[in-house]
Amino acid sequence: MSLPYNLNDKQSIIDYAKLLKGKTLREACDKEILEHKYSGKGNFGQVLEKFYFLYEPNSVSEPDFAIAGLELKSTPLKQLSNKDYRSKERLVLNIINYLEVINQDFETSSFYKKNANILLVFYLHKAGYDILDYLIKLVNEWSFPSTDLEIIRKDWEFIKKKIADGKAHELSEGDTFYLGACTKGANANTTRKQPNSEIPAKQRAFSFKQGYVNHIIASIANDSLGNYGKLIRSTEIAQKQTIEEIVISKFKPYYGKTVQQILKKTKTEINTKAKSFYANLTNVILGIELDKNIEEFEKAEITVKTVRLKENNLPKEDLSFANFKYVGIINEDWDDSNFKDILEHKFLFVFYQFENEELVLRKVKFWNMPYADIQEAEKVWAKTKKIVAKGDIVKEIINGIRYTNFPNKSFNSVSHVRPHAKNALDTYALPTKDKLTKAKEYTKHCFWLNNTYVRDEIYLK
DNA sequence: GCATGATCATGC
DNA sequence: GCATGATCATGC
Repeated sequence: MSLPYNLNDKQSIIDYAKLLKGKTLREACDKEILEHKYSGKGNFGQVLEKFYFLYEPNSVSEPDFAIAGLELKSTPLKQLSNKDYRSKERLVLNIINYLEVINQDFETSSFYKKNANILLVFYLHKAGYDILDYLIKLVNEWSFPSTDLEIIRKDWEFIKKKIADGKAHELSEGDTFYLGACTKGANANTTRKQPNSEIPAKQRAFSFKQGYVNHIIASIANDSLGNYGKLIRSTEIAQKQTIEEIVISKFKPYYGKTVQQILKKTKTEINTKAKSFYANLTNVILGIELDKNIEEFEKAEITVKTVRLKENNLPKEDLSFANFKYVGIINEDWDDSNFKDILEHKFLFVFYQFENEELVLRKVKFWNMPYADIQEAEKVWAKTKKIVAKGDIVKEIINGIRYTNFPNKSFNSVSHVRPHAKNALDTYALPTKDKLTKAKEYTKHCFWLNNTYVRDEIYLK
């Protein structure tokens, strides 16, 4: 059977793909073929390959259209309340073959060969809809912008080195900036052999972080995501320095300086009372205009946390994260949990310290949580889930104050659970009535990082 | 001075 | 109204 496009001609493949725009798979595929061959099984990508491009999905390390050197990828979009499109998830690329990757160079690696030129098909995901009825919104080819390629090359090298060091089982998405090593498999127990350790490692794939995919979407759609400032202004800079080195070199001149001195030295006047003061000060030091987001941070999904240390090095407060929903947490597994997702991000810590009532900039540090500590945090999450599921939240009430069974600081060295709410009446629904109080809802709580952990494992290390 | 529960402030 | 960062209050 002849194909509706020319396998030898990249442009003909792209032109054929672009006919998908504004259509669903049901509309775009041949009706007869769909009716006779589509069993209702398979994901969007498989149906797209089989019933639109008319070839059988494969798992070879060559690009899907080998002669044209084009890899086909489809991935879902979500729509924000302001109607803008964003990526619904990370973009999963090829599986990492732990045994082979350690012998490869980036330029000739299976990763680079397969993904150097990608034909992207973005469709709008709608809960409850058949995959055949998702509307295809964007179609275009894409290849690495030269500046991004430098970051991605370093990410790839980092992942390769960790595997070569026998630490494939400790890989985390927070290890890297744009290119992550995300888990991929039928379930969390899908593992494979790694070269320099007997420990089975979770199967992982190279992937673009969700924040990075959003920028791909914007570049394809010719849309702007908003107002961005860049840390890296040229490919030459990206070749010479990492994001980490650039950020640290900008902060370093201000180490040991008070907030007032920094403001004076940078000749900026910003409202020191504003909630966004520290975020603004970070922008000032990095040379980014105040109303702009930092492009590289957004692509890498870096979470910036400002910590104020007391004179004895202990952070003044524990570090809070977003509240969790009681109904949500009991339906999660650790591997798809919100808390794990947060902890696997890369963080930029900005440390200030009180010196005679004044805050002095101490240092900045890029950090992501080591594997062993993520396992510790899992214990806190697991205990919390169990307590909520059993309706076992309140332990006792003394003088009207409710003491809970949630994991406290002495339970775990990494994290604890505490209220995080407007007041006691600011609540989320409970999946099970609380046994002691009979309450159907409870004050909002969140996971916190212990201030002692922040001091010992992040600031002092 | 710390641990834990409770709450505030700001910006969108 | 909510998310997020920040802070307070009390008892040991």
